[in-house]
Amino acid sequence: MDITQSIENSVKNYLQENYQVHVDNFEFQQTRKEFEGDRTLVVFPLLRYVKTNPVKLGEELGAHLVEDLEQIIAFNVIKGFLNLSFSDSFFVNQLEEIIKTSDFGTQKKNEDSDKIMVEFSSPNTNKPLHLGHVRNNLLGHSVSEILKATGKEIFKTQIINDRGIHICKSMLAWQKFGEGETPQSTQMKGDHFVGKYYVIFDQKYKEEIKQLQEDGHSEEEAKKEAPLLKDAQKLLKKWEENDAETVALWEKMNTWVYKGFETTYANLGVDFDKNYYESETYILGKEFVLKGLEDGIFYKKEDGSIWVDLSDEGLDEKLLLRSDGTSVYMTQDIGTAIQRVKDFQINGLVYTVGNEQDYHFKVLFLILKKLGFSWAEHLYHLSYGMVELPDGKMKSREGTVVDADQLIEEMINSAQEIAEELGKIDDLATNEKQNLYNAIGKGALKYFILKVDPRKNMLFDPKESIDFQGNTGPFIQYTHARIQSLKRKANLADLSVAQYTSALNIKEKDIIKHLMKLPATLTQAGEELNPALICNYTYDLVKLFNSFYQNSPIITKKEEITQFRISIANQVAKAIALNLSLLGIESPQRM
RNA sequence: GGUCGCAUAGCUCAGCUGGAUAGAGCACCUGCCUUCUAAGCAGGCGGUCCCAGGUUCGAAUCCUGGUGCGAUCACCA
Repeated sequence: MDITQSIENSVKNYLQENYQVHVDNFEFQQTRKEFEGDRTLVVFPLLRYVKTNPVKLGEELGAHLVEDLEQIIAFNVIKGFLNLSFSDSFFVNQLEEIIKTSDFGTQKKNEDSDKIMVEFSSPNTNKPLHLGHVRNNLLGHSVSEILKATGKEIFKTQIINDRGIHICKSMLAWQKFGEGETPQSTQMKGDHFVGKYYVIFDQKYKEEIKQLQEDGHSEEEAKKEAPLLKDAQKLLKKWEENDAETVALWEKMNTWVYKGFETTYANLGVDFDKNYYESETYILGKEFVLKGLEDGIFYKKEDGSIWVDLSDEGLDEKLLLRSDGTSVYMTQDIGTAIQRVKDFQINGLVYTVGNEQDYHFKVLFLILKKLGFSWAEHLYHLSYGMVELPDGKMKSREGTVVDADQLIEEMINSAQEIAEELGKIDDLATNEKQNLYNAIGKGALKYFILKVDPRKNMLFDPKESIDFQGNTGPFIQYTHARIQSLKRKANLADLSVAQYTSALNIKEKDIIKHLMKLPATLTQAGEELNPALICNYTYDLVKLFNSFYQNSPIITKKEEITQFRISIANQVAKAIALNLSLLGIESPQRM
């Protein structure tokens, strides 16, 4: 039985017998490091049931627990806090338990596992991915891995926003100004190539607006009447009419972009089980809206448009179908959700989408509930904050974006520079070195982004490059590599032995205590869809281990001690490797 | 203007459902490579937890009001 549970039962019985009170809720916390002890029972809340002085009650309970439970060997009371100390054998037993448990901390999936779809990335096909997408992708991927580790079956998906006026802008600009050049002829990555024409469109469009304004039109008029915009709208119309030439051009340019995305995804280490394309899904949803209208859930305005009234829920009215009968964003999201449940028999769906769409998803989920879908209870919007630059938000059209490919490359280069300076891996083959620079550079980037609470906005300053020291990915990777080196040096036959007869030192206990918290941490990270919890946990673990490492020799002349310490080190390394893998980060053997 | 979110050290961030003297990293300053990898360790400096009330044994945490910043409120997606 869990030790906290044992303590709780023991205290419960004691209070029942001696005070005739029944208490169900006890408050425990880990003992702060300033005080002696391993776990603390907060006595204050008990005073409601037992009218006495907190110190007196603490002393009483402490004495009782030492008597009653063999794992507890000492106690002290400070104010209303009862600090309990556990025996060495308790910790050794815990460590043995951890060693015996394969894939400690994780849960296996079975037939009853929830099937959950995680949507993330969902790019537009008119420009390359930037830092905002990087946060999205890393979160989506990491949350998927965390959910898998908590026993869920996961389907990863993205919806590719491949249709609309923005694509037509790139198409048009390429037609008019491209002179037939291609990604091949210019040696450009396809997404960057198409993105270039999106920018060209915007420049030329602005020139036209300026010209029109000089000719006496108002700004508003100029924006609407610019020939380029009109042409782009015409192109969209042709696309919608399935005009062969337009569709062929659209397909050609999208193919270029997809090729570019593939490279970036591979570079980030993310992948998808299925892609949905908006060009296919934008027609979905209409039938359900009409059905909802029949059932009286929605209503029709005089002009024929269909709306839902959410004022009872404190929200507004929302358009679901235009007066001309065509769909809006909400319509297709309704349809797409239903489609996905049908495609994969899922009973949960996580949307990794920025917090600017909080309102949209609140409305979407409400509508699906109103339509009576039972699975609508299990829709989650993983609403993450924006990545801000020192001078504000990123804007693609204004060129104030941090390009994903470029950023990754810079990180790898920095990793290389640092590694070469340190010179610890000079003996490795060139491709091994390159793999390491890759792992470390990306480790730094991924950890940097994932360690902050997803819900919060975060700041990225391109001038101050991402650190490789302190609370960083490389710091954690380094500790892992160092433990691997220890294992090689110690060269023990069996790492699963953890008997110990000497007294444990405080750092050993701290590490075991922390390892014991791994399963709960993963569970919580899964429930909250929050990879930052994994980062924090791992960082704390690594700090504890490093302190141990620097202050006590691991490999000693006494075989028993070496065996025990290497076993601890090995479990730490396993926990690091597991957690980093949940973050999409590699754990190098050397560095 | 309505709604939602955020505000903690010079900077970037932790701080779980209220608990002990509010923690890390970076930056700055000391010390530690002749025993296991110094991308490390040990320590120092640094706080009006935005402001004002309230709830109670106890508030950075919960409630109310205010201030500041951000997002959102399209027959765009």
